[in-house]
Amino acid sequence: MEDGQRMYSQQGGLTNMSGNVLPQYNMGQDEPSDQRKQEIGDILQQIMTITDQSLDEAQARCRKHTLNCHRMKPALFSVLCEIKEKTVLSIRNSQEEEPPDPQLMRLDNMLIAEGVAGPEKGGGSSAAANATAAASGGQPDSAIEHSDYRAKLAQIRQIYHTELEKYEQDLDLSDGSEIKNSDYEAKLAQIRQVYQTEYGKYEQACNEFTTHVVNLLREQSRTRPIAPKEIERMVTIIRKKFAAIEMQLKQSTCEAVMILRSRFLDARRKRRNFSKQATELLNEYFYSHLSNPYPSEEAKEELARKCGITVSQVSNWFGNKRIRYKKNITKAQEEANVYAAKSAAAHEGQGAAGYNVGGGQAGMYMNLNGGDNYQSSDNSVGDNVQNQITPHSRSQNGSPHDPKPEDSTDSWCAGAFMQGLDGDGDNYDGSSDEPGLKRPKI
DNA sequence: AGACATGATTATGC
DNA sequence: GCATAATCATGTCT
Repeated sequence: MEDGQRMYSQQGGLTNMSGNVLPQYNMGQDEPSDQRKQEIGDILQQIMTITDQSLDEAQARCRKHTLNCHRMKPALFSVLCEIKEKTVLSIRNSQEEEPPDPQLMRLDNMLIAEGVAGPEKGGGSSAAANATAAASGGQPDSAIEHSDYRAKLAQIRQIYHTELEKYEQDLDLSDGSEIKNSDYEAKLAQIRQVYQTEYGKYEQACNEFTTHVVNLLREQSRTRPIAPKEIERMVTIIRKKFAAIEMQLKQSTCEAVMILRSRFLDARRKRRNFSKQATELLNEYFYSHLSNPYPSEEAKEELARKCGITVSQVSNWFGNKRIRYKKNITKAQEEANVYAAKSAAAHEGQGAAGYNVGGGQAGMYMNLNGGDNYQSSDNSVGDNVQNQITPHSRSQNGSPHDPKPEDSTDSWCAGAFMQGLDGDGDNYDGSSDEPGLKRPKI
């Protein structure tokens, strides 16, 4: 570096990096001998070249030590600081605090709303903080070169990107044709898990890197005019750089959640009719238990298994069936008779083995809306019509919800009375306390 | 295309 | 938490 040589040779003044003369700082006021000039020149030479030297070698340390102990060092150092103070001021002033990125805020809000980045993420961040503290505590004096920073940053990026790929593969919702409730929750939990792991890694990497830089700058500030404010500035610059990665992570997570949500919503919006066989089974159960068409949890499970649908679908089905049966009872009764006939045919000669309708014969007798008798036009099943009122209530079997036990003559369907007696009593056991399948509110 | 059927969701009550 | 009633949204039939 020849600039260093030239600096002191011009009329005893100093030049700054741009070569301007700074005449005020004349160090050698008393007898500026050639030897003294030479000494100053050596020091400046060392100062000017020190940043090009390796900092973490023992040799460099030794040199630094020599330099620091030099009697002229403090004076020269203060000069450097003063020059820097003047030249850097404008830069510093331009570094205003920026408001938080609105997009990042949006992403944060969404992640919190989806429960992915809950407020209780303390585990991850504190772990990261601990790790950082450990890392920085372990090697407080370590200083790595500029190229090392780049290498490390590149490495962090690399790790991040490979992790991101893994993450996206794991969360691949490709075949998403049919997502069940449990799948949705599992996937969401998975997203949360991955996000928090990644965020922890990110925080750790960021903190570690920042600590390294701060340590290095502190170390260098002993020989270079680096003000604490500049270190702060550097930290914010690093944070900004890392913020891009943070944004990417959050964005990917949000996308994953959105995809999951839309897939799930599609899946549940899409109504697929149950198979004919399933409907048949459900109807059989319904009409055979017409006196009390409230299957127990066990019965629902059984039906769900047989029909290849979920328990909540069975519940939906029965809910719909009951209400629609009541609404259109005439038609429903015809249907009932059809099923009763089927039952009769299927269990011919076996008495009431199959259905819980009275007598094993097609015995659905209903009183419509307080007296309108329905008599099936189908003789094969409707020849036993009576206006029999059968007080069969679910209160007898302890079912938790007894819909309408208004009086002893009532049934589940006010006004529609049937004779369907529970012959074998297998339909209500009252042990239906299992928590129902709840789908997530979306 | 429109009507009807049907599974799912929502609001409300107990 | 379940049942009901109303309603939505889609499937299916004509």
